[in-house]
Amino acid sequence: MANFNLRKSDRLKRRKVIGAIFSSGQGVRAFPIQLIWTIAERQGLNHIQAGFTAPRKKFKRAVDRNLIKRRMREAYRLNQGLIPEGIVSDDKQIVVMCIYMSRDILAFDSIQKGMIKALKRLADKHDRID
RNA sequence: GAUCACUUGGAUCCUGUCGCUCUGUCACAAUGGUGGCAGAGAGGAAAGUCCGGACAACACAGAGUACCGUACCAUUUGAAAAAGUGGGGCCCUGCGAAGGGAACAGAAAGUGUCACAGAAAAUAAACCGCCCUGGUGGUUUCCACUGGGGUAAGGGUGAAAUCGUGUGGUAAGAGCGCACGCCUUUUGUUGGUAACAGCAGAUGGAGACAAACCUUGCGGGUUGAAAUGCCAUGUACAUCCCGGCUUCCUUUGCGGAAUCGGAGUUACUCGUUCCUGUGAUCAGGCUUGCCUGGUCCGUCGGGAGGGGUGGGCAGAAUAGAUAAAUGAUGGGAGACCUGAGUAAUCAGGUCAACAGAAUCCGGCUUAUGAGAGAUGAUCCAAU
RNA sequence: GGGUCGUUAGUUCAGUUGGUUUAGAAUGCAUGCUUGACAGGCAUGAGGUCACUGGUUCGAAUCCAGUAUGUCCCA
Repeated sequence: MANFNLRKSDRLKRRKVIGAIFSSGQGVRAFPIQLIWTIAERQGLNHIQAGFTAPRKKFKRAVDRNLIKRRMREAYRLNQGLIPEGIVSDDKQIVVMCIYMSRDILAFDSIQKGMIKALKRLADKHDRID
């Protein structure tokens, strides 16, 4: 049974790790989502930590950014089982930052479609690298 | 009745499933986790940060200056800012009744500015004109030119021209005098709690601008949760530069004093408070135990450039985090829209706009959909 | 969270303190001359709601208030 929880410890919070992702991470794109990911020392129990962001340059209102982040988080929560647990060793974890690329506020369905596509590509690419 | 503008109030409710943040509790685990149960979980503006507080840190005998803010009266609410009600004067519209407006101390303390035009723009002033008068010429009761003087009635300029009308007066004129009126200051008096208004007397006739400087009254200690306190981690009590280490008394005790020096008083001054004020060595001087100068050490104050950390807790809240919690998807009620229908009703759709707490309160300002109410404008219909 | 400063031609800036005079400079743009042609040079010209709204004033880019938007600073 897939895990549908998305708790505080499963979310990306440490400023240093986020900085490392943006400086040395690899990218996967599937409109309207762009994933940037890298491998780091394990912080929580889960094998993957994710963060969500919407650029301020495209959405000036805090309300709009919050809504987009909530919808992306919901899409990730329902589909996080696409990244299997044994993909990394026990002392490592995958850290992912989800960036919203579109200029419009899209409905939940299209965001979820993009999220599924992006997560599949991420798992696929990681297999090949290993 | 429709549309538009403006304004008031208004900001949907119940519930299922999968999830989120926090709190309490129980069980399993064992520093952190998992699960069950119960409870709480965004706004009228949470926004702008324009005000006022709470709270915190630093400072604090006191006085003055500067700086900043503020400015009709009464009353109610309030901790204060501010808001409400009523009133006064001012400005605008209107014949008036009345309606509307604002940021309402002082231009008669002083300084400054007032382009262009105009003679003159502020201790007034003589361009045309008016009047008196000297001279010259002519076609000689008059006219022309020219010199001196008087004059602010009239003209024209301007945003604005130094009280208005009448009358006396005069060569012509003039608040120069007088009458009425307007206004300033001031005294008395009447009404009013007061701002203020009326009346009487005296005094005078003064341009505008204080959202120019400024003056007067009143108020303000400074800085703000990135404040502040604690724990942990880490590093270099290192380096360089500038300045100070005075005088007097003395019972000789590293004692006392100062109008010397330094620090604080967080913009400045006075005042007040507090603090420090050595030793070694070399050279010179003489009054022979003191003075002057240099170097080194020490100490006090100020600064420069480096090195390191950049985690957590409190501040912090019966909403409450720190890349920051409310989302997704159903059902029902209610409201509205569209279509069908004479109607009951049926089908479909939407639940919007502005917008997301970050220490907390009270105001102000700005943004704002549907439906409802008030006011105004236009159009249509009827009378 | 708190504070400071700005907004003027396509661009970068003067002018604002201390109100009235033509809103000016550089660069860019257009046209012409110069060249066989280009670059460069020379000459001429166009281009401005002085961010927006309201107020004070005879008069506002300038003073005052509000709004919008941007820059910088503070641990």
